[in-house]
Amino acid sequence: MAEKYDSKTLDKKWQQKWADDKLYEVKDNDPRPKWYALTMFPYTSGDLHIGHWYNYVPADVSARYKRMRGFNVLHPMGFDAFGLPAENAAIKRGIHPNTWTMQNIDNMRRQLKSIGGIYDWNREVITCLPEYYKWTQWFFTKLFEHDLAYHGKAPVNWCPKCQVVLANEQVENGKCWRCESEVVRRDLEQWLLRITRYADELMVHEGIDWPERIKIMQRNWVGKSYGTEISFALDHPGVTEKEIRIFTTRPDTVYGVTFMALAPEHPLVARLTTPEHKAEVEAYIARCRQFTEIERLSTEKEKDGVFTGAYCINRLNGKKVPIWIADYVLSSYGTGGVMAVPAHDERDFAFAKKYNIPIPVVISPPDWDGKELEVAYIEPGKMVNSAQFNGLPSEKGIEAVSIYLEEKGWGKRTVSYKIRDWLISRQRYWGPPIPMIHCPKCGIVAVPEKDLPVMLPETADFRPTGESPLKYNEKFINTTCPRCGGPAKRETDTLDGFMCSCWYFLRYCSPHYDKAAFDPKAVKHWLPVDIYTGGAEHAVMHLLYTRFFIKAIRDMGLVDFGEPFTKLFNQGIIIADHQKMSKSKGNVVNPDVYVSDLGADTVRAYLMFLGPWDQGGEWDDSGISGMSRWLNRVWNLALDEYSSKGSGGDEELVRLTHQTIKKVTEDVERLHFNTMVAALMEFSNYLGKVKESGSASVKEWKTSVKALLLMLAPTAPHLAEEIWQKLGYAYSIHNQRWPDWDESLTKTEEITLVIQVNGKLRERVTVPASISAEEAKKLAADQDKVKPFLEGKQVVNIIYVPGKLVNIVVK
RNA sequence: GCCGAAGUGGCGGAAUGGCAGACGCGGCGGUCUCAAAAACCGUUGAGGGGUAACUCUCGUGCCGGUUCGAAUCCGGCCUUCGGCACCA
Repeated sequence: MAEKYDSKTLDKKWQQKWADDKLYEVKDNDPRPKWYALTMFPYTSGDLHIGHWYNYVPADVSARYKRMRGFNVLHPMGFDAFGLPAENAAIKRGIHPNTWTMQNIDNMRRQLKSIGGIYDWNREVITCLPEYYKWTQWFFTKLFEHDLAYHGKAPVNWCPKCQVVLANEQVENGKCWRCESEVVRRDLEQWLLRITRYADELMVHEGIDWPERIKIMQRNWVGKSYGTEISFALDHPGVTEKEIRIFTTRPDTVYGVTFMALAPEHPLVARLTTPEHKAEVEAYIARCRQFTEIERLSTEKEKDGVFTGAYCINRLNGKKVPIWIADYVLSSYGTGGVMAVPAHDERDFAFAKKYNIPIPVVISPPDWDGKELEVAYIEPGKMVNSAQFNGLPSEKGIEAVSIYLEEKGWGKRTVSYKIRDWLISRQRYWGPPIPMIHCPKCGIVAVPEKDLPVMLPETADFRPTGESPLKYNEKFINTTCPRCGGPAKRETDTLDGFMCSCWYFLRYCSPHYDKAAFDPKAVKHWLPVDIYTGGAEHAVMHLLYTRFFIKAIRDMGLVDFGEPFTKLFNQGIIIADHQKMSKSKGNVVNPDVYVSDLGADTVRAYLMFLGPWDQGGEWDDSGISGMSRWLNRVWNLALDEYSSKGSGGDEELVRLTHQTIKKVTEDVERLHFNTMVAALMEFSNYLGKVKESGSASVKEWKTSVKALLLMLAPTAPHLAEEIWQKLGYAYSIHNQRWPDWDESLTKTEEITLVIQVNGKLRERVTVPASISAEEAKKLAADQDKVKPFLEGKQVVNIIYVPGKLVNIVVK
């Protein structure tokens, strides 16, 4: 009997040796083809739960497999280290965000090392270190230089008592979570990135292999719609503008307009409102401000609004159209105003009903009786009450009306997008300071590269209001203008953490390079990323931001590709108690316990065996002992003395070995790890039987065990390495080639032919693989178990699927 | 409301037009043991018939369709999960 399998000592022993030997060190100048396997780096929340392992283990297995297939694999790891939780910890517990974050990193790095991954820790990237955020800031100045970053007004949640911006989560029932003052919507000066400039390109996912649903989510988020901008004539005392322009996708309904609806924030509102409506309008606007954006946009909320007292003219029919303001109109979409056609739009319909505004039909439903509509009719139909367009199908009318408007100069076809510019400034401490200087003479000036990074001051006075301590740090604020040398003030906002994660995968390529954000040679070598794995929750945040960022720096000539991630794979989520794991819910499952109990390999294999990787599921450890048992069996199987009693079983053993190599290779290529592990189990079960009977020669036995170990190496790296060494093979198993299979050896000379009658299984016979169709059909009808089902029936057809089955169809 | 994914034994799941339930957990029976645990071996979808080897019927959320043949393809519905949600 071989020595017992002891996972604990093996984990430590090999992790130490691999580190000492720099086994997983990645070099750029390596003749092998490159493979960049990226996995989303963790946020430094404190500790990794089992869900993180579910993300990282299969990614590591896949990367290890590629390594064994002869690729020079870059599979790096780092930490997304800037963000709000660090600052909240500071406010709550008086611990400095930097201390909190770096402690968390130490713990998480320890955990990550216990997985036994192939991370090259020399390439670790931490976004909150000055050597990293220097370049995050540098990128920001580049974006500013290229007019992709700008300072402008954006609506935010504002607490007037605390004098602070609140995140949506910090607003409870319209009140500040700290002081319970009424929260107000306010337009504040913010920094934004012009992601909208890339809207069209972001909708296209050409040449990249991404999950369909992520592509759909991104396209919906960008939300491109084709429509027409229509000018309504305006003649209002004291207003210089002679028109109101609106965007519509339904110009065919323009003859049914019975009111205009402007967003409360629309710039014309104040000037259009007549004196007798002023009080009402102002009260309404004030009330709107009390809603958060989320509440205001809720479909639950009843649509309401007020009349301004002003009118404009529908140029197509000369009708006078009352101008209302309504909070269902968004100031940030289209032109901030809509032409309301209540008969053919659900929202306008509800509004018109409430305020008794007429609802004339201009698109006739198929069997319309001329009566008033009960609900808005939004489907296509025939145009009616629309002057020269009457009788035209509405789909055609869209174009016809648009062309007419263009001819008259009353409108033009255009496109509109749902996506907004990316609000990137945060009134917070724990982020990269936005490297901008406000000079009273020169205006906004970027901090030049030589003065970067703009260091985050260490001493910080954290206020219970959640305000950025930077705002009150005189030493930080006061500076000189890089252009005129005069006194100036620093920007005190910091950058959104998502800006840091836009380029971390570039930094991995040359993490210690100090002349630029990255060494262009290294990035040219490694990028784009061959496979990116991570959660789908980033579909319209990180993944969209990053695509924008890369396209932007491509256009600056910094990189020569526009899509950073060639293939994207979203793993599923491990849940506990039917919900996502999170500290606040207290349902996090700590992997450390399992690792110290059962060893990393068991936990690795178990996570992969749970089910399809993209599916995730409820965490349940009831089966993990089975995985432990299996690895034990493999240990004994490989290390116990094998005594052969002949070579009669060689043929079958060789065949099963090659079949398994084929199956396992195909599964790992497709990231089907659960069936890959199952195939390895089946194979080892079979080897157990061979060992029992001694039916194969020692030579074939050894070859098969070797193949099993090589295929097991990515999944159970410690166990495989130990057995490999004990069997006397050369260190390290992880530098070996993945086994190949010979297709001809996977085939059998005899096959099992399935015989069906009317599609129902009736018999199985073993026949030579070379059997002809005629023979097979004849044989099938001759079977004793088949005959009774043919008796008294007429055979109408016989289907033969070569190598598989015969189906006799009877009547 | 709209978009997307998924529904298979007691449980996780396998099979994506051809033997439903691979592999594992759990259960049951056994070996070992004074006994138990561990380990190992056998068995395990439901229902029926047979002393038995065995054998038949039903069965992949529900209803219908296509096909020689459907878990798999098509249409309709139900349920669960994820995303978006007044975008004119």
